[in-house]
Amino acid sequence: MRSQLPRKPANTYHHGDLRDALIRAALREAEQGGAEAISIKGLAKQLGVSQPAPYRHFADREALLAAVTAEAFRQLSATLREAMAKPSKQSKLSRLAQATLDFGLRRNGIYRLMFASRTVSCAAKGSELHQATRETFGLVIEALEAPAVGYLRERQALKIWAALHGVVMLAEQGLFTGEAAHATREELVEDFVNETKAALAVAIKDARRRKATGT
Amino acid sequence: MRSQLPRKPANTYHHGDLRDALIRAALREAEQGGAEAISIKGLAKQLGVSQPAPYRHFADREALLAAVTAEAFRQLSATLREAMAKPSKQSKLSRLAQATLDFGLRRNGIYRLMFASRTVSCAAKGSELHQATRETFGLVIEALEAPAVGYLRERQALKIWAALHGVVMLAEQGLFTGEAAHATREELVEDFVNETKAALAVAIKDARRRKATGT
DNA sequence: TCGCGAATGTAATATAATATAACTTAGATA
DNA sequence: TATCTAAGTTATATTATATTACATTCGCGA
Repeated sequence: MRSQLPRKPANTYHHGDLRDALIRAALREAEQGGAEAISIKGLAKQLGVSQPAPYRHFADREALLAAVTAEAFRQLSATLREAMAKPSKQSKLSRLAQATLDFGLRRNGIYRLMFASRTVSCAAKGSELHQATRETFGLVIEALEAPAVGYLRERQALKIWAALHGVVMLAEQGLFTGEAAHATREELVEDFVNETKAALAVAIKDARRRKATGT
Repeated sequence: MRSQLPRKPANTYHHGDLRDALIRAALREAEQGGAEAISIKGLAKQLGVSQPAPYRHFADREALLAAVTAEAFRQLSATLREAMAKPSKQSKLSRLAQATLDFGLRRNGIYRLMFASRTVSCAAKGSELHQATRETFGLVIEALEAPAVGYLRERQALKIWAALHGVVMLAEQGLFTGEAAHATREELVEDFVNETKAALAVAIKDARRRKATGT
């Protein structure tokens, strides 16, 4: 099974859609081995083009990684949106949280590409990647299903988002296996979800009372 | 300022302490650029030995990274121990938490080496690295200053540890800058600390009551 | 539809990194 | 002191990034 990726048809000069094919092939590689598994040379070989061909589409490896990471964020956004949309007894926040955990563990190579590399922090403010990350974070805020009261909502979104990533990170490090496995990752995530809901409810009620009684 | 690291004295054959020097030099490199900045070849040059010399001490790059990561965990442990030891109005947990945040941001390259690479998850169960990570986690449990009641303590330790890493991770990604900067990282960390204390108090009281009244 | 420029490929090559093999040196010890 | 071994060296194979100069084809205006 040597990939059903769109190789360049033999006897042709132009691939046709090399940029896109590179990103998809790179995502496939990252699925297993993270960013380190992405090699320009390897991708070129897979796609049946010469080794320097990718440089027509990406200035360097970093630029490719940025594009791949942006695509990964869009995929995560789509996954989260789907999880939030489907009818369920669980709250939106709970579904988003569990979906994030699931994504982080199942597609860990890609997850690490997104959150454990410096690619995102190097992204310029208006860049494709920066935009993709903001959009994903927007979904977290949305999942809270809370009105915007000052920045309380943003703050709780930051907290649950941070907590989720911490759980993925530690799970991947093996802190949940062996002797320490007396709580499942899913349980911890649900704990964080509930604490977030509680804190949010309190904070919003509080803020409204303060507003009603004058600053 | 081209390093005060122990280069091999000229006219000598043996370096004397190459293994250790490699680890320290590698840590220095990682400080800036993370694991990617660590190059066997580069280190050899810095230390004034031939390029393949490091392979006498480490089977391959991975083995070097594992040793470096273990050392980094020991340094983190030392830092946390120090923070917990010094007299202060803050609780031990709060001091550990803020110290972790500080370490994660100031020495972010090293932090990423420790938590954002697969090195730890690949470490064998009894290995130097595995042991170092367990010891660090032990400090988290210690910082809770709570009695061992079932595995409640371990569970809360996992939660706060996860939350802390999430905050570092998002801070590094820039989620606390710009429009979203309506809560400081330190504030969020303190929130998590307080929630942990509260949850722990409740859980332990609960468990004791259950025990007193029979299962 | 001709032709021309820009986009997209290729071939050749420089540079750097990992890793191994075969050889050398010097420190430790019987 | 003779020799074994740990720790270094030189030489080399392999793989990856990246650049330069050249080739092909696509699309568009005349």
